[in-house]
Amino acid sequence: MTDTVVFLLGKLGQLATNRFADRLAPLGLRPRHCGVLELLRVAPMAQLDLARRLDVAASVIVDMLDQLEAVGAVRRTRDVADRRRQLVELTPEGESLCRQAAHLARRVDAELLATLEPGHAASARDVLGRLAVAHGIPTDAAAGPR
Amino acid sequence: MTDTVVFLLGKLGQLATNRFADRLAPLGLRPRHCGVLELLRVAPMAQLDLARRLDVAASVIVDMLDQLEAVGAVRRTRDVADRRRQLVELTPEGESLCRQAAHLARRVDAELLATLEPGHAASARDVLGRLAVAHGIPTDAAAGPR
DNA sequence: TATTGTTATACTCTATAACTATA
DNA sequence: TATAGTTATAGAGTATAACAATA
Repeated sequence: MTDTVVFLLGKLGQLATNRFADRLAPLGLRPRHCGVLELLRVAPMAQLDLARRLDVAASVIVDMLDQLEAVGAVRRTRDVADRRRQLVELTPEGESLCRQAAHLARRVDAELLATLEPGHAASARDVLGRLAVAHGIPTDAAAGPR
Repeated sequence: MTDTVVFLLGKLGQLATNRFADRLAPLGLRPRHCGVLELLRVAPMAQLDLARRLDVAASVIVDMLDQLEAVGAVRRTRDVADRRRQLVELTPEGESLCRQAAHLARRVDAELLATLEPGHAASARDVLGRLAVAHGIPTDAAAGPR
């Protein structure tokens, strides 16, 4: 049973996420913040729009934005047209943190794939991308232009 | 950044584990119990040996065994030679639950890979197995004879 | 003293419901 | 009444330290 795809994905996902979390910690970021930063890098967005795009609960967005605001990565501004809404935008500091996080992610990738032959590493990227698409996980490629 | 291996492994691992957890729930099991059951299927073992083999804290083992005892899957018996130790063994009910869990795991595997072409599905199994070995995740193959 | 198992504590992540203020 | 955001609460997972019994 421990050689099934579901079991291996679970273990490897946990291992990869823990390692990424360790690298992000000095930046004051956590892995789940990265999806938020990347969406906001394209355009400012209301909180519930973020929640829908990331498929998480509204209360989780509030918490994450509190943390991102604390490190100066985002700014919330009341929408003058509809005063219920907060428009969330990336600060210059947030842009910088997003770039640094992306760099760290690529470094962790290299480590995770380090012992694989180049062909197997390429195969890993390919098949994980296919699985993500198959299960509706939004990726950069699916999100549109950079 | 959301198209990195570390990010995709994290998301897919979470998705796979959640789906597996839903399927296991009617059995009174959780995904993390499966590693315990599979080790005990080979031979009874003391609790700290389980902890070392599974690389989890001793207190986590206590908690998991409490849950597995509650569903009748395992039995703890005091070691007469060293009365500090508890020998943990699988009950016939535990054997049955282990087989049912393995069946469910293979079903979830089939679903996860359903939309992939056979070649890509085989590639997924291959590359996840290689990554597991590379990072010291114990699998059936590494654990010895069945 | 060291080891086995247990309990207590705490922190993260996730999910839900109740609440406010605006519309 | 419906929506945007917030707060409170609870559950699972994980990690550490303190503790009792035994060696």
